[in-house]
Amino acid sequence: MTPSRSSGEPTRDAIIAFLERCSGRGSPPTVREIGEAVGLRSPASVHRQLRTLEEAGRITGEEDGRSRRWRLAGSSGTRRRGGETIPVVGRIAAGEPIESVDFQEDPLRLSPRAFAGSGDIVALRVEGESMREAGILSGDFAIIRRQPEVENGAVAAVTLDGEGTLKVWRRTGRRVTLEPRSRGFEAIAVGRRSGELQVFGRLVGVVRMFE
Amino acid sequence: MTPSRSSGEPTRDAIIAFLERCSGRGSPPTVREIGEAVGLRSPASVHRQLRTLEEAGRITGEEDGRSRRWRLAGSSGTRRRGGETIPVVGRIAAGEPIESVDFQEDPLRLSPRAFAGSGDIVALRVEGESMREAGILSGDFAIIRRQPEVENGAVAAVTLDGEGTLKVWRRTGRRVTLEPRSRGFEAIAVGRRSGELQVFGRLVGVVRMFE
DNA sequence: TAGACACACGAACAGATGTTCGTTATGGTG
DNA sequence: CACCATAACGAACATCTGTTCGTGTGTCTA
Repeated sequence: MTPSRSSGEPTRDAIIAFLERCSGRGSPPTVREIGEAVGLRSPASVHRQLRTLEEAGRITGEEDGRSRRWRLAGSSGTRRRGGETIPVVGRIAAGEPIESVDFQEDPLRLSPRAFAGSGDIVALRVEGESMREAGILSGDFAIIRRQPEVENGAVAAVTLDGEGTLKVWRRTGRRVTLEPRSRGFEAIAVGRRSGELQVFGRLVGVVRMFE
Repeated sequence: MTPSRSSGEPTRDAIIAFLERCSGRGSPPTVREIGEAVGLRSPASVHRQLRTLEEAGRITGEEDGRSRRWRLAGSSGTRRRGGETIPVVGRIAAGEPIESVDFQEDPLRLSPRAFAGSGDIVALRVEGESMREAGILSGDFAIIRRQPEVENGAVAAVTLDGEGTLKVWRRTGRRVTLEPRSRGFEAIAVGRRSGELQVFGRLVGVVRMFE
């Protein structure tokens, strides 16, 4: 609820990253889609950052008022090498955060639309056996739709004290309970203090490849 | 002013041509932009032709009502060409054969090449909890490359006495052993008599989708 | 010739989308 | 502390955009 008042730089970086991911897709996102992807709830907030980014020359826009007008400054038109792909942006492993900038892995040659009608779809490489009970093995790819809030009962990818995991999101009133997908672990009740708990997105699929 | 009443075919071809021209640009055109390009003054006329083209499979659209949603079929949008989807040809369930002719399910919008370099890739819907130990849950899709023989140690989709399952294929000399992926079941040693054991293909992937 | 059909038009509607405005909260600075 | 800049919010607002409806006008066919 309480908006964070820090530098705003990370927000802008997230916008750039999202636009990068979108540049592989058919059309640029709307202002509200950007907001949903980076966790801004008001289109006004997004618009403000877009203006700032435009002044800095990092993005460009078509005519005023036109829909889906914002693009990365460098990318003219659509890149489409070998169809649509899902970027692998990090991994889920015990004791590690979810996303890392220097994480490098080939994107999955799967259409993001196969897993969700719309939204910002990314993949995370699963490492470790902590989610075996949920049918998620080490080496699998967790397909995540990035979003700041998760529906009740859905599986959320969260960063909890700097460690990324998948938990069932259960909200009762103001209290959030994270139920594990493995037996032998108990549920965790947490407040929504920033820094401690951060929602990364919602699990929309799992992909395993052999060989 | 007087609308021309000819076949309408040239109009549709013009729309296709315009969409082709647009596909290099950043975002698809609006309905009105299409109309201006091909000489239709009413968005209704354009919309009508777009519907026709969609039914003919020449173009595809995103969700209803979304802006700039129309694209050429086969361009970066939803790839619906035969090579870009995986057909769901049957299911794996206790007591049932694998493939059935009258089985009807939408094909997976995933590139077969994502799972295997080449070959005949199909999907089977998994039903039942018999393969939970292998991280395969009810409702998952087993991605299978059809082949009559399976490499040693790989997971094979086989029909055994009319029932389809996934087993680890182990051949020692002339004898074939099928190891189950679930605990509590013992390995089965079988001869290669036709009718009793039939190899369907090799498991190359697993896909799970939520919602 | 009458009717069915395809094609186009213009108007209107509903929802999506970009944009602006006023307000609140936080952190830094004199 | 008072003051200011930044960042975000929610609520409008105006326009863009997809969609539908009713109507008219040609072509084809029985």
